[in-house]
Amino acid sequence: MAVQYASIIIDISHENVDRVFQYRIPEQMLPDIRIGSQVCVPFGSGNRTRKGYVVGISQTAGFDESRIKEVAGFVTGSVTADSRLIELAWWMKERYGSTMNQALKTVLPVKKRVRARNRQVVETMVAGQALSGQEGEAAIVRLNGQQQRIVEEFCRDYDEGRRRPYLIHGITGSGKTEVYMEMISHVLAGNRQVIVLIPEIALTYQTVMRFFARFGEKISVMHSRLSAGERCDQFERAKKGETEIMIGARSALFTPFARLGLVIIDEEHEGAYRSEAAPRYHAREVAEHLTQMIGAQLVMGSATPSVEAFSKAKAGLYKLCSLNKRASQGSVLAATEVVDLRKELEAGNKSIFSRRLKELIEDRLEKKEQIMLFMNRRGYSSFVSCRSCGKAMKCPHCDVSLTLHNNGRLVCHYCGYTVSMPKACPECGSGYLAGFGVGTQKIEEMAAQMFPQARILRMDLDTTSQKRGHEAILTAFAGGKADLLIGTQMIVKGHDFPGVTLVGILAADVSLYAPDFRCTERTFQLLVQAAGRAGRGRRPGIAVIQTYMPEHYGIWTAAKQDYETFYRQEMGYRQLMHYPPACHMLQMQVAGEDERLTGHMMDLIRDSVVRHFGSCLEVIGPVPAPVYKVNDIYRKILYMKQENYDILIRIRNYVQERWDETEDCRQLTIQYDFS
DNA sequence: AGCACGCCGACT
DNA sequence: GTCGGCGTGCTC
Repeated sequence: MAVQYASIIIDISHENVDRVFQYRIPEQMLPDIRIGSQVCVPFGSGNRTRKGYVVGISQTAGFDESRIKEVAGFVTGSVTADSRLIELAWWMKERYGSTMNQALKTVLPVKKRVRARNRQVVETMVAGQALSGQEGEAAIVRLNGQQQRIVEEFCRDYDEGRRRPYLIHGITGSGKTEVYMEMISHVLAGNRQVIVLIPEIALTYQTVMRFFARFGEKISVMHSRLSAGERCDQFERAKKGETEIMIGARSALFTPFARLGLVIIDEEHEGAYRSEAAPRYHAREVAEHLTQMIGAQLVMGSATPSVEAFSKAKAGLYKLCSLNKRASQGSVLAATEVVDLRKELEAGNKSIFSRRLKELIEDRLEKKEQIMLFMNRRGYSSFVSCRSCGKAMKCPHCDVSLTLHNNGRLVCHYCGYTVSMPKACPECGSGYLAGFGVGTQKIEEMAAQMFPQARILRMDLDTTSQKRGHEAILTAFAGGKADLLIGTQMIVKGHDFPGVTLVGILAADVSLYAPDFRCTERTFQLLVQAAGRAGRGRRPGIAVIQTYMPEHYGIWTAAKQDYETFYRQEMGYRQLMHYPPACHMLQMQVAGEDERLTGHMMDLIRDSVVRHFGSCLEVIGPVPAPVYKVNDIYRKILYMKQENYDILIRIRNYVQERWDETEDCRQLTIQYDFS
């Protein structure tokens, strides 16, 4: 056989070497080498051995043959990845502007081979047992007419090869999961495999159990707590066809199934689908591309679709399906009441509980029904300031106020810096220091005072940082061990507590004025999801929304659970302001310890971008990031808006090229975010 | 990223 | 005279 050459991406994340290098394939490797193989190659003048990924194999050398070196061997214990994933990595590299190496690292399972295979097998078995002992008949579910119609249409489209993504807009509790499961069954019956994405926080025992009940050992679960070896093992089993469904967070999208037929993204609007590390991809976009690439179907679902997804559905790019009835018998959407806190204040009520909410809480406590109180902790946690000079106690490393905890210590929620409460103001020496605002801890205290008979649980970052804290609190509450659950966003996501008949949203508008174009969308989603926690069982629920801004569309549309109206208003705003999805936007963030240099580089970038692309571009900033300083690092942001995505990519490449050859930039970092 | 080649200052 | 500074440029 003729000599063959492998095109290889070297495992070094730097623009200078972010391209393919050709190596001769030694004869003994020919039978086993393929696209996706991880190999060792001699690299550079010192011929140091480096790892690399094979991204192509060819008969011809596109380079001076005498200078081509030979592949040294396979990386021991490596896993060969599907060539499609390599193709996907290429696309991600281009789309999100990372190096090929970074893209490959996200898409391919990390090297490590099985080490602790037992643990997860045991976990699986325990789950299986717990279930068979519990309710084996959970598998038989009756769908209502709406659910049925969506499933039937899906099956028809699927069988006839029509591959338009589905967006299921289903109110909370409308039984989206049952619809997913029917779809999964259909796809499995056709001998194809399925990936189900769920936001990490919702990836609880509860959710996973439901899938186990239906599909048993065909399922593999991937959560962030798995070690690299365990993840790898899961992927291996999927590739060999030992499992047929992978359920997990964002990264489960890269499961190397040989015959992938369907990808489901539950709670499509969740921010957790956006990756924070380069390539900063969005799982929805990658899933859309992947399914299109291999002819698989994509199904997304949410009670509050992202404006991005819904606009695509409106444009006919997605098929829109609605579920507007609650699935479980007799359950209806919670009635919502909006309480205007300004009037409360006028009436002399300075407590964080409005009169109406207090009355309802007392009523539920009496009836032995459960209550959830929801608090947006960010920006509303208690900070300490000096009554004499007005200075707030701030973190010396970050640009945020310190939060007072009830152990008398001041804590920075960004970097963890902790000091004990000073006796006197460090600015003016006055002894009049006092806390302002209300955090979850404070609410717990106040609730305990006001409702002494109530058994109270609190759930936020502080109570859940211990390994199993999260699960323990939820289980206790679900088991009726408490009457009142107080918490941050984490209590409203995906948990089903049939005993809850009252949900109180204590300060609906704290997230409304965040310096971010998605803040209204986020507030709306939060409110609807929170309200959706009430009345999931037989008894009807009430959701009370306390706000200073009842006339804001983000609040009143949420109170009416009126997604369409919210969407129209929000889309109008995005169009007016040229925000996504009305326009594309590139966000560049430069960060560094040297404040002046950081600002200076950003100014240079702005000037240079304006000079080269200014005529067709809207540039905003640079402005300080919402939290300007974190861990002594200063961060500035530059926004660029353009209808044409490709132009934004060109700008990124242009900036990155210059960045790499600028000496001063080596002590700074730059990050790109496309939307 | 790493490593070599390369052309100017203070040392055995 | 040489040891070594890190600037520039290449890596199949």
